Amino acid sequence: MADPTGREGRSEHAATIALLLARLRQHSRLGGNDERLIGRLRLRIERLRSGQEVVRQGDRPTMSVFVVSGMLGRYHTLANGSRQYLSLHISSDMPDVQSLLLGQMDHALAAIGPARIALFEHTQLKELVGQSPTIASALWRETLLDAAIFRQAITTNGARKAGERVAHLLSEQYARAWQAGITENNSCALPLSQIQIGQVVGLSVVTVNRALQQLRQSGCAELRDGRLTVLNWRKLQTRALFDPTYLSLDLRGSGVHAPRLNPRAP
Amino acid sequence: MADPTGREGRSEHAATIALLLARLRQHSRLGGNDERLIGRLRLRIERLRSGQEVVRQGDRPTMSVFVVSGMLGRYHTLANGSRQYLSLHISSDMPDVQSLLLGQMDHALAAIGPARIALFEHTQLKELVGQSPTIASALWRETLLDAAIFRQAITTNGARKAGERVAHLLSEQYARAWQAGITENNSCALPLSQIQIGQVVGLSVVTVNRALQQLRQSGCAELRDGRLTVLNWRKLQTRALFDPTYLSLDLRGSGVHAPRLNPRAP
DNA sequence: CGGCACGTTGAAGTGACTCAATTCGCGTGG
DNA sequence: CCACGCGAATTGAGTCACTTCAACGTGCCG
Repeated sequence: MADPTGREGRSEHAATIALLLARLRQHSRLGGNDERLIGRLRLRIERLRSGQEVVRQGDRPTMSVFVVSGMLGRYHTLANGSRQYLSLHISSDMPDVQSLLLGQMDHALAAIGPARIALFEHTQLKELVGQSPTIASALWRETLLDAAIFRQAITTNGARKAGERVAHLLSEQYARAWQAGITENNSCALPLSQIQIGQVVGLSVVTVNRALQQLRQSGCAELRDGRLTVLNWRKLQTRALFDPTYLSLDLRGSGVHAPRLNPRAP
Repeated sequence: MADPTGREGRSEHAATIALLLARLRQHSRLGGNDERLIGRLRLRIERLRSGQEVVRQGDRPTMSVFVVSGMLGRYHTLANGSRQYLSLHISSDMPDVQSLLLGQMDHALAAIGPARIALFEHTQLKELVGQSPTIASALWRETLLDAAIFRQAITTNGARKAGERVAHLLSEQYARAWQAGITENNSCALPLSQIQIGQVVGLSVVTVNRALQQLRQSGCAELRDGRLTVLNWRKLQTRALFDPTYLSLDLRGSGVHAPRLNPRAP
């Protein structure tokens, strides 16, 4: 974990780059030169304590973040002080590529539980993007996947009821963790307090608590000690109205199934 | 309006390209060559009748859409048949640049009221993006602005109450119309039925109706015959908890003010 | 004229919120 | 070692905002 030797720094860099490459390769075909360029990126690893803000609402960041381990979240803070989480990010996510092209942050980014991140200079990334259209597209695609997740959140908060919202959150987090390769025996890390879950899906703690109990008692899923265990995927998915299409994932082997949908024309 | 001569087609093309260039120039600095490349784009103008779907959930589009006039909306259709609008688009928006890089559509795109759009082949746009990093960034930035609007929608549906939601929708639509240069005397087109407003902000028609009456009676804003009139910006903004930062607009002269926010650390 | 979509209004029902109290685990200071 | 404070989870109960149901007016169109 720690890095007393200084030699560890090298392998930490290598490991992070490998993680980044693996992520981009999941949706984009990188050429040998692209990989070389990415391999040469300078980065700074940073450890975050729980709750620590990386970027604040109103900031104009000069670096972009890559999540190495742990969980980060983005959120709005309203004029009345209330907080709304916009997205959750796990290992190999890039929570604010957008700051590369947008000026002022309209939201904050903070650690949820202890986390490790890598920081990349914007100047460097801009250069990279200018040199390789392939890499540019890959990063662009990252932001588009992000947007797809945002869209689901709009629907979750706007059209689903309490139980469905919580179930959908759990489904999505599990599916994404599965893709990131950090699930173990139908379980994954989910270091959210019930209060925070409420701030994600727009519910009060009390309602979240009851929804979780409901999911537990019906044998769908269980959340305990910051860890989510999925007991019955099919059931959970149904309750959540979860359709993983939007994640553009390869879910073969995950136990997740893509249901047929049933559109109408009102 | 109509194009009986065939010569009108030429100027329609020119006008559309001009609209597109003006839009991109609002946030990106294009070089002479960039503008030339864009000027050479082939496009197809299409008229849409109210409600007509341009892209369906599940499709794999081969073209991207640019809104010339009227309004389009994107929406999810849930397994239970209910509809949730994700975003609304007006003149000079590009509602699905994302389909350029993402495969399957997770949502549909349709006209809200009669509209005119321009269609651009993906192959063509991909070539363009490969030729000019500047244009690539400009389009990328478009999708990022889109995402910023999505984020606000998450917060609207998750953390605001009924009155605020409707007020926020009206605020945002007016501000965006102002930027697009299609406001007249504190009013702009907003061809949404109250049912649709409900599907945007996650409320029942009845509640929407009462929220609108409230806004009308308090002298904030008025929505009638598909047209929004803003009676008192400051008041409307306050009720909406509307902070226009996320639109990255130049709002000087619009009457919109950016309030200071008041963050905390719960 | 009849049908239909939309806006409006009243009233009843309920899901989620607020308020409040209890428990538990954990870290701190006496 | 234990009392204490604190954050988080849990539970019960009362309240309210929003939903659902239902009816009616209006304007538009075939």
